[in-house]
Amino acid sequence: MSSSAEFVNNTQSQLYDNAAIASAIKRAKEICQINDVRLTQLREQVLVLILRHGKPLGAYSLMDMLEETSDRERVAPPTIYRTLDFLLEYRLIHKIHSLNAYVSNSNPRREESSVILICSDCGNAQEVPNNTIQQAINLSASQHRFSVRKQVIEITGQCSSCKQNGI
Amino acid sequence: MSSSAEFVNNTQSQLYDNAAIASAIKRAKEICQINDVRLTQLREQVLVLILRHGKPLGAYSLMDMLEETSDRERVAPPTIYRTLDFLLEYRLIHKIHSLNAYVSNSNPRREESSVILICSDCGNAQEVPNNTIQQAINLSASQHRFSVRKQVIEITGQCSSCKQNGI
DNA sequence: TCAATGTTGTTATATGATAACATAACGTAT
DNA sequence: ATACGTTATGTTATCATATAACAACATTGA
Repeated sequence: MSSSAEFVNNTQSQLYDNAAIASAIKRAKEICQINDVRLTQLREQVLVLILRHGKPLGAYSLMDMLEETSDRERVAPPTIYRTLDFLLEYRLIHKIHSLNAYVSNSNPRREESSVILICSDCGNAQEVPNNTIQQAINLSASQHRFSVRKQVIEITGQCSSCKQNGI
Repeated sequence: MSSSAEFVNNTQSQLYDNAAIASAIKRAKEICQINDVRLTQLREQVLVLILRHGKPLGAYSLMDMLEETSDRERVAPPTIYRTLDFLLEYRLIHKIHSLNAYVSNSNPRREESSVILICSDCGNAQEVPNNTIQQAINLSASQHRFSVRKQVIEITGQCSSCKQNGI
């Protein structure tokens, strides 16, 4: 898979323009400061790539993009995975397991884990609030005396704009 | 990861005894007949391995187990993946994306996709009915004018028996 | 039997992820 | 400023997951 070649409507999603990216980076720096960790150049570059791209990105695509867009030598897999782990730990990004790919977290401070709508036509992944779903899951889990530690909720289908465009 | 070496309580789950396996295979054959496809020896062997094991199994573990338990030569990755794809297509098994592993589907005829509780202590994966969760997801999706095609709902945590055993 | 289709085999390789250890950068106390 | 401990990144190797492309074999029905 070279980036997102399999998608019909492969437009840049532009959820994040430059201003939005700047603001997301500012917020990320605050979060790092609070936790007494550093948003290094590498971490920031990777986060910007993920924010700018908008769509879920695989680790190896990120390695390619880093090489292209920075004057840095190509980083090796352990480097990118450590960086992704860092960003995941502070909830600056999400991992989408059904795609083995990573997207930005629109609200890193919210503890609650999120529900993600993935459009299989355009490739965009959208986080949606999940109060009701969360409640239903908690209820179901407690009925089975199951203690929830982590949850993955990924819905794949067609998004509204692809539906409109009749793809 | 060699099979499920990371689990503390690595007991055989035995959800499926021989009778239950026979009945699951019978049902699988019916489903194949209805759909005018064949449950070949290979497909049946793989399904039996998954049923018997009870816990989620990776593709390469299945390759190992096939080699050990049948008089067949070791099959290559494409063979096992094609077989898994077939079993997935007719919903005889589920893929657990957060583990890259496969488990049997306790009710292949039900269209509705399932919620899976994965115990990170014993490694068991349990399907649970999900009417309420399903409703909540459908509502949320429709609010975003999103057409659901597929969903992945995987909850990781501690199951009731591991809680009781104080692991 | 022959052809069409479906299934499995084979080889190679892409993609995803981690282990183990080496080096570099950073922050701080002296 | 420098030496030290800590954190971050680099390097090499390897494991794990998955697919592409094509070859061979099996099954079915005309």
